[in-house]
Amino acid sequence: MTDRGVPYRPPADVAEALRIQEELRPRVDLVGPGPTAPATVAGLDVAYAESGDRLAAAVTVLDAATLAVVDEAVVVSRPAFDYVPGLFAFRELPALLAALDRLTVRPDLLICDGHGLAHPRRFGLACHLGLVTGLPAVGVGKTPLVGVWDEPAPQRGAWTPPRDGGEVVGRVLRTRDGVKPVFVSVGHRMSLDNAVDRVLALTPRYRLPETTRTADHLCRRALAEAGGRAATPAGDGDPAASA
DNA sequence: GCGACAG
DNA sequence: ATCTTGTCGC
Repeated sequence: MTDRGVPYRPPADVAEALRIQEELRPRVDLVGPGPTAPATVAGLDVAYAESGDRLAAAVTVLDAATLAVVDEAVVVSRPAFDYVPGLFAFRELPALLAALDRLTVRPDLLICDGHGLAHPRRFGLACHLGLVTGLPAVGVGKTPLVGVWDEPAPQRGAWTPPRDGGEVVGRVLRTRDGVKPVFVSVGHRMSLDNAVDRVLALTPRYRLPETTRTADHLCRRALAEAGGRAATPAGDGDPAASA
């Protein structure tokens, strides 16, 4: 699932992580437009143990029409990098990629728990994940990272453009009437319009996409069941061994 | 210089 | 991310 894009390179330090982002940023496909009727859509999320030394990364694949889960995978591992705003992807990517490799179907679209272009260097988790998998990807953040915007109208579907350094980096989108908006941005091989349409199709009932919700449930469950035991054997090694 | 800062 | 008590609403 992860062998059709650019190879993932684990950074040794912050300086290298910044170099990798600057190097990969130009390779993001900003045109898309991406699938308007995907057969399957994947959600990715990570849960952490309170000690902070362990995490569970989950991927769930949903039938885009029925929103039923048709495949899923979860990996228990360790954070691969310290948490640094803007370098967040390096923390979770190795475990997420390991989970993706355990899927039996290759999804048509990735819905990431974090931002895509709405990032200081226009290369958030969704861009990185899209590039490494070669799959269309969308970022859906629950809280902002960059940008200024006006409050969207209270109705589902209402949106305003968040601007950072003069450019529009995504959309502040109301997915349900009267709830806090989410922050949608392009990850890879998707247009912003299509990204918003796909997110609205995935939010028939709750604020967050069903993909994110099912993945969230799965990784929390896996973390609880992992208890105090060892990390998931990850085929060719511990996904966190890179940090 | 100070504060803010995806998860 | 995770920890938290209560509260409002379906």
